[in-house]
Amino acid sequence: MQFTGTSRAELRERIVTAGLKATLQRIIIYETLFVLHDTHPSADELFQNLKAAHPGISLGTVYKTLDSFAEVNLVKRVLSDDKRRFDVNEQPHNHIYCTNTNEIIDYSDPELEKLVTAYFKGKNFGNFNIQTISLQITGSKTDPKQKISIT
Amino acid sequence: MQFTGTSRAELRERIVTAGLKATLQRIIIYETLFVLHDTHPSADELFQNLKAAHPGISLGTVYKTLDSFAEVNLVKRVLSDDKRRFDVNEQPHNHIYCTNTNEIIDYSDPELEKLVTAYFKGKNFGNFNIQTISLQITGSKTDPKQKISIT
DNA sequence: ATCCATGCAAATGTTTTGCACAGCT
DNA sequence: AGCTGTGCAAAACATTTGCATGGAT
Repeated sequence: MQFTGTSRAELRERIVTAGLKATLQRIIIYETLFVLHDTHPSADELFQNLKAAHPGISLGTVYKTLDSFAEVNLVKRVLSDDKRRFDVNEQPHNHIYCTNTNEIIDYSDPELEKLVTAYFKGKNFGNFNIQTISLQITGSKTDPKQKISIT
Repeated sequence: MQFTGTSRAELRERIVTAGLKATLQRIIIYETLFVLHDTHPSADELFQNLKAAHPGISLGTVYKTLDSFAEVNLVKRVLSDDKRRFDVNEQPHNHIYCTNTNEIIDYSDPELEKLVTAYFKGKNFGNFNIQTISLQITGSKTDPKQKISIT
């Protein structure tokens, strides 16, 4: 699989900027995470996806790398009801959970964003420091093959 | 530990109504889930909590029971970034995640509820069937011992 | 009496760890 | 050169399964 979205040089840069050593393994893992972005992969799913093209990288390294990345906020842990899942850390977005297929689908909605942010402006959370607010919409597809589109 | 909130007869009733056999184990597990309600326990945490008073109940049974309960919607799986957590299934509510202490704290807000529901009334999700919408607020306590209160 | 739930232990799946070696800075 | 990351394999942890027995209806 050839990745065309963000160059490896760019990824290396981000890793270094985050304060980590930019090893080839880390670059590949980060790259794969972008490729699988909308899949919200677990460590093993990520591993399965790279091992064909990069037989050198071990599952243990994937685990360790994802931990390191999470530590410096290069990636985010995705809340889930089965195993640990990860995602590249970009702007806040919402998740749609399908109880039928177990998918986690991204859902961005700037208007909703604004609405919620405005609402919480007036609230006082003591000295709890809010980092992100996101919605989770749980439901089910009537047809597992169906694509979800919001209009 | 003596549970005073909801009687065992009441719990038995709910289990039967849900279509399951009301065994003593199931009643105790359900009861303990109410007691630990604000803890959002994992199967093992639940087990650790009952085993002193009920040495007969095995961890395997706790797992199986939670699965059965989830199947018939007596309990809900809680989204989490470590192991599988459960909660009694009551009215929808929101969760606050503390990245510092790993706590999951309930947060109910009828006004917010109304706001969000109204917003989604106007949206079209194809034939995806929305069951619940809830917010997750991620952030951190400055002091781990601090109690969170929203005003 | 029937059928399903339980307990136990083994099997499977997931994540972490230790350590010798390799590769980044 | 120094330090940290990697690979491998073992360990620890989490969850599921199979099967003989017990208990609910």
